[in-house]
Amino acid sequence: MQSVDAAKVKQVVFELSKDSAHFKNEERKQVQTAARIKKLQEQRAKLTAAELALHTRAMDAKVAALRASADLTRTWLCVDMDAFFAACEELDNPTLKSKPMAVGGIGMCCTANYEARKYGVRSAMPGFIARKLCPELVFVKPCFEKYSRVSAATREVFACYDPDFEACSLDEACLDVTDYCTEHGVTGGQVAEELRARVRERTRVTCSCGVAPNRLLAKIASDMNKPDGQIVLPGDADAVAAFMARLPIRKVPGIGKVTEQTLRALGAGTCSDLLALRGVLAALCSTISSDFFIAAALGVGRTCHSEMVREGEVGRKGISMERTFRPVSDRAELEAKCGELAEALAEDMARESLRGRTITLKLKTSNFEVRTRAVTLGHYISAGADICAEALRLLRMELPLELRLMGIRMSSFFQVTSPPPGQKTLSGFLQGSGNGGSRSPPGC
DNA sequence: GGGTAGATACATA
DNA sequence: TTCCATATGTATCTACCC
Repeated sequence: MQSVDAAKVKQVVFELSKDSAHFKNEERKQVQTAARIKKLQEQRAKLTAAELALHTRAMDAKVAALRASADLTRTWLCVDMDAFFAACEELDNPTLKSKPMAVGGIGMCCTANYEARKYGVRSAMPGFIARKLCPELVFVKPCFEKYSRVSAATREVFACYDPDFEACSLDEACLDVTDYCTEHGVTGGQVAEELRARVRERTRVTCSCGVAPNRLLAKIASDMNKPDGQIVLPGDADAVAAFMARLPIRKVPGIGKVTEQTLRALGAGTCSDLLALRGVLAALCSTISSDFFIAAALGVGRTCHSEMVREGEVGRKGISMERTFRPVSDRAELEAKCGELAEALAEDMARESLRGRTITLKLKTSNFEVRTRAVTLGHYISAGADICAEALRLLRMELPLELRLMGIRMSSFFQVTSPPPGQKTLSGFLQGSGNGGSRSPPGC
């Protein structure tokens, strides 16, 4: 795929952003990150050789245990639809295929088709920047009903290979195809070929697959041969080690922009660096974080499906709604927005028979500074008027403010009725951060 | 000192 | 003309209570 010069794209993005309030806020956050990194480096400098040796030895034991217990006999397949929302739109309007197109609007692009990507247009890019990069870019409004329909069709295919497959999002799923392979005498690679063909036949949308001995590796691999391709990583310890060693840390699900920056400052750019730094990480990070880093660096991930949410249990942890708008400081207007959000959220909650007792109000000022304020009540509520009353109380304590976003989140649920029988609840499937059993780490 | 709540940050799609 | 979203979950730090 021919593409525009990355440096040029960067320059355009910078020129368009540099005077914005958003950019100033990013700079402010960057200062905080830099301060955290500096503190870590100072801590590191103070580490004695003896302390470091102690931590390294402790980590060596963990590494050995992880290596010894790694199960490489399973076959996992991670499916990722190619430019999914854009591809769905092209189904309805094939003329879009030959044009650069983004699903979203001037505020934000959800997805860009491959034609638009040639210009540097990416998902999660503000539309006005995308248009600058590609003046002829066509915007299409998102239509989630459409994407859900196509997604449901892909899931029917997935279920043929693993009835317990994990749907991570509308366009991504993880399957344990070990049993299917055994029963049909096929390899993971063959399953991937067949599944991709069936998905394409059924939906006329292409997807890419990663095949590997665990969920983490399959997920990483699924991104390495896009679009309409696949990568097979054999269940072989040496192959896994070689694959991981060269892998940039940012490719690990759970290591985002900030964690990458932090780890790079400590000297880790690849997973093998991460292993070499194990003693430092153990000394400087929480146990959860350092354990996560070494497991990921070794390519150790989940090999069996996570526990299903049992019937009658509350699957989700929270439900929220937020809206961005033109900066508003008028008190009455802000209170009205609060009421609308509360009502809309109450409707969503009613749909799932949820009652909650923690209300969190989220505010974003016109400077992009985010504040959250929460209360936990002694009783459960679900009515829009009740949610509104609590949210308003929190809001009034913060005013006056000029806001560009308001959101309300409810949590600490009490479920009135059971979910429909046989239906997986959403927990653990919506997010699918897929980092191999342990949870996403924060920075150090 | 452990549990709970609140605030904030980070990550993912 | 338009000028950086939304929904969800997890981790960590701090404060407070018993």
